[in-house]
Amino acid sequence: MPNLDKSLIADLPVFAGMTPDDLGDILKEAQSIRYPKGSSVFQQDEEAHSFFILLHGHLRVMKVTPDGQQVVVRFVNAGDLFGIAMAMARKTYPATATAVVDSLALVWPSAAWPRLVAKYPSLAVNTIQTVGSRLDDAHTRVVEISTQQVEKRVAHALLRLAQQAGRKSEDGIQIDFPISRQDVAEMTGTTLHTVSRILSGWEDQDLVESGRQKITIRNPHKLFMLAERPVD
Amino acid sequence: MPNLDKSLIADLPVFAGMTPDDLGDILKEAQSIRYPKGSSVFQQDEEAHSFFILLHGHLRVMKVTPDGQQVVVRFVNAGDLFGIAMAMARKTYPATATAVVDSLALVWPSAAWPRLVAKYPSLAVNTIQTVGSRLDDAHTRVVEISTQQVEKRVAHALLRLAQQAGRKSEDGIQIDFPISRQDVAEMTGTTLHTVSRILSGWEDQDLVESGRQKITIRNPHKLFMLAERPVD
DNA sequence: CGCTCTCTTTGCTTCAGGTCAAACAGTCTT
DNA sequence: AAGACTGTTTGACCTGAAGCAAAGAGAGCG
Repeated sequence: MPNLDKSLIADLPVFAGMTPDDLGDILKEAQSIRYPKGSSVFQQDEEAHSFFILLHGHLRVMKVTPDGQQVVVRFVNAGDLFGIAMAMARKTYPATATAVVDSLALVWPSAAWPRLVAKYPSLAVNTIQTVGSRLDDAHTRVVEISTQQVEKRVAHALLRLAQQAGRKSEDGIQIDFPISRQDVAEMTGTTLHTVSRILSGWEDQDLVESGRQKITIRNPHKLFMLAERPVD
Repeated sequence: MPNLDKSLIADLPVFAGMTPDDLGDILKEAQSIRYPKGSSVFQQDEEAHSFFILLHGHLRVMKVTPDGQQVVVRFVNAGDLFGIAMAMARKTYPATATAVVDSLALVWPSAAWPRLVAKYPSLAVNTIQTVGSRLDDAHTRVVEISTQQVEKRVAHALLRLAQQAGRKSEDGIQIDFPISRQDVAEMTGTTLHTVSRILSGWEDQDLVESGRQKITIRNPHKLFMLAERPVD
């Protein structure tokens, strides 16, 4: 296998402040792996053998409850560090990651982590920030689910998706990976039926345009107002 | 002020693997501050001037939404590291921390953090674990709120409180700080009325005993079964 | 091309839990 | 010990969203 190109990861926040030599050294321990659409990168409760950086594509991370209900924890986008369970002293992955489109990731064996962190302490410092911002997201989500009603939660979820994985098209911002009503429901703690009704309503108001596994926000500003406006 | 005693913090997970000398060095930069019951340690959106370790007492950490609704993020117990906003590269605290009983904390200026982390890299590594386990908690909470109904959520919340801050008394485990129905409601995404009704119900079954700002779990095992049993 | 699968829409019904309202009971104050 | 708070309980009512059911509609496949 040819050496991986440093430019792949040079601009990522996790590697902020590293020299090209450092990056080369870190990359030496990684391999890149393709994950075809639908395939799983790791499974909940599986031994945390590796950690990853997504180079290309999108993953859905979800948790399954003992009684089989699913909750989408987040979507992983290009550039994101993920599967760092062992950095948090976990033996297993707390969730399942599945490719929603053909994806490509850099993969390090978990065993490399302590070694890399010892050699490059800024890696740990940057990782605290990554994990911290995820903690923030999770808290925001708790606050939202606890205090807002479904329509506003769905609006927020869509706006967030648009920001993280939106692709501008001529008539709005489209989520650039296939996403179902069920997915949105699992992100917002509701049911696909309710999401479908809400999207239908928005479609009538020309707020969004949506079809099979596809959502385009036609009027982000109006959607934002809807998401933020007080219940009055 | 006399030097702070190393034994105060020697056993805390954040300082795992440090020598007594290291601890002394780290403590040099801290002061200890008393927070009387009801006083606030820091406020949401306030500049993150300090970070803390709680030596004694209990704090309630909560977020307030723009429209004034409150959500309890967590309770801080003795030994916990908290207020580490700046380690996550935040300029301000994301929530408000208030003493629910007279409390005592070690306080470092935020500016000390980069210095300490540079000198003691294991601090960063341990902090990842701390933040990681909080991320886990937050995700667990998202999953619970999204999938379980109120009674089970309240049961889980009480069991968690009992584990973190339970004091064994002759007839059960008592939460060892004053906690109101409103608090429990804000932990579980419901209303104080609903919590009151649920606790009344449990009282009738001798599952708990509760009064003004006080909750004792008389039958933890039965409560656990209630929390875990499928809806059938 | 037509069959099958999976995703989506929509109507109808139900109900958990929120809202509103009022009374009640510890605790603290003076 | 009377009054004022603050937290708790309970009843009556209402509604947002879940559950159930069934029909539609793209997309992929043989």
